[in-house]
Amino acid sequence: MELENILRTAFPSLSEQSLAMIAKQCRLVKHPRNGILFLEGDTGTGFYALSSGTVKIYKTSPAGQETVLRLQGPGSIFAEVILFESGVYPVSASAMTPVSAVLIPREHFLGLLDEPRFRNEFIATLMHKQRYLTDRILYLTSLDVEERFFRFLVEHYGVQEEYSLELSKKDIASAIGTIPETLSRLFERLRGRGIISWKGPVLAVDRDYLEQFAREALPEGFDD
Amino acid sequence: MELENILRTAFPSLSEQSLAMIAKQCRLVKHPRNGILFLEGDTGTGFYALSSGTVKIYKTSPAGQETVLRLQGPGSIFAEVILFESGVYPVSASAMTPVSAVLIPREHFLGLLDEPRFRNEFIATLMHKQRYLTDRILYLTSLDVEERFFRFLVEHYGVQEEYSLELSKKDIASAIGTIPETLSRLFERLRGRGIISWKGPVLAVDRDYLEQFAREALPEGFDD
DNA sequence: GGGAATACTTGACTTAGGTCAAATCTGAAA
DNA sequence: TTTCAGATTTGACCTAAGTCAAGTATTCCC
Repeated sequence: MELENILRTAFPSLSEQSLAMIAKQCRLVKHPRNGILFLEGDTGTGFYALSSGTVKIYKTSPAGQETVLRLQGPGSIFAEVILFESGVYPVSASAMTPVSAVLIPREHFLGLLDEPRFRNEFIATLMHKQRYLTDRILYLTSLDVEERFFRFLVEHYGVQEEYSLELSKKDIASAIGTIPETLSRLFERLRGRGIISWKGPVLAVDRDYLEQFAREALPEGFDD
Repeated sequence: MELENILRTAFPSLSEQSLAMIAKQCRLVKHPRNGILFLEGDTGTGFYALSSGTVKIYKTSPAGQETVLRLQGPGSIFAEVILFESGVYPVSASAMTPVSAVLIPREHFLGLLDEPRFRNEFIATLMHKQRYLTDRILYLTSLDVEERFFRFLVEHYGVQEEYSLELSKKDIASAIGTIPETLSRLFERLRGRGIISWKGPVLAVDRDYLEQFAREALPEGFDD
């Protein structure tokens, strides 16, 4: 069944037996664009494996400003911090596109860590995430908006000539840690320099220029 | 023996048996102030448990700017990412004070994760770190220098009337994500407002003013 | 289609905090 | 003590990017 396939993608090294067992306990959830999966401070009993769509993980500052921590793509898991911490989500998650995901209850999951292969895979995922976050800190604190934008393109879509951005410019702005006005002005400036151009909704980018940002980018399909 | 005690502090729930076993494989390392434990890109075969001193974990941007990710205090472990990733340190670590630490070789450690209690503790540490990093992102991107400074005080020393800062102002500046000039000007401004004053090397802070930053601070002894 | 709500753009303005350079200050080595 | 390097301060200046306020353009619903 579908649910089981989703879990298999998220946890490739989990045994079939455990997979079937845990699948019985899970629930498939769907959210429309802009739907809230959970908010920081909510009490939760499980975490998510994303099947389709893009989920924005973010935190809100005391002053109300929202900071995007990461975007989650299909095949990734998130909110797993809840497994070992207080049971309260420390971040918020909302759907940037229509989303379907599997909600995995906490109690039924912890036992799976007895499987060495699976356990290692799980820990490796955590480590990967930790590295992503440290990179994100550097990204947000020491790159300017232009560089953040191009790296965003490369990280999420790879190096191409043309991009069909399915996210609104507003969402892109927040994903790269800025505001729509600033992004709009950046586009205008880049267009003037002949680096980008719009063919309707499709963005064309000068490949040579883009390439310089492709160096240390993560492989496509933004994470796992 | 000393080495074993350090490990016991870092891994309270590890069995005595495993403790003795792993201790045999470890090595005690010492570094003077400003010594480099390892640099981003170095190949390594183990990770660290800090026994005394303060270690700065940081990354350097392509442009050469250094961003501090976290300060590690006694009892904490770091560079454990190397256990499950490429064997190359993804960050740099240097001693902000004289440091002594235990270097734990990778191969001899992974087996310990078979102990469920220990494994859970280890994963919980990873989760805690992940949360710390997400908080750090918010801290660096949405708080101003003043707020970052006071939160730094509370996070590292708790709420007090007086602080004997053992770090140089230069180091404090980099820990809160700014430069010495800016920190110096902040101090001057706060002194003018009567919020702080210097008694020689000791910093006195208006308690009421400080308290507003104490809300969501982590417990003292900056992490684990 | 008409209109309201969003998304996006544009302009004028502000500002926190960085850069650069020149003094000072201070502690530890000689 | 003298000295020099590093730490700290101070001043002048700059600038990326945010805020606020008006448009203009889309989209979507009735």
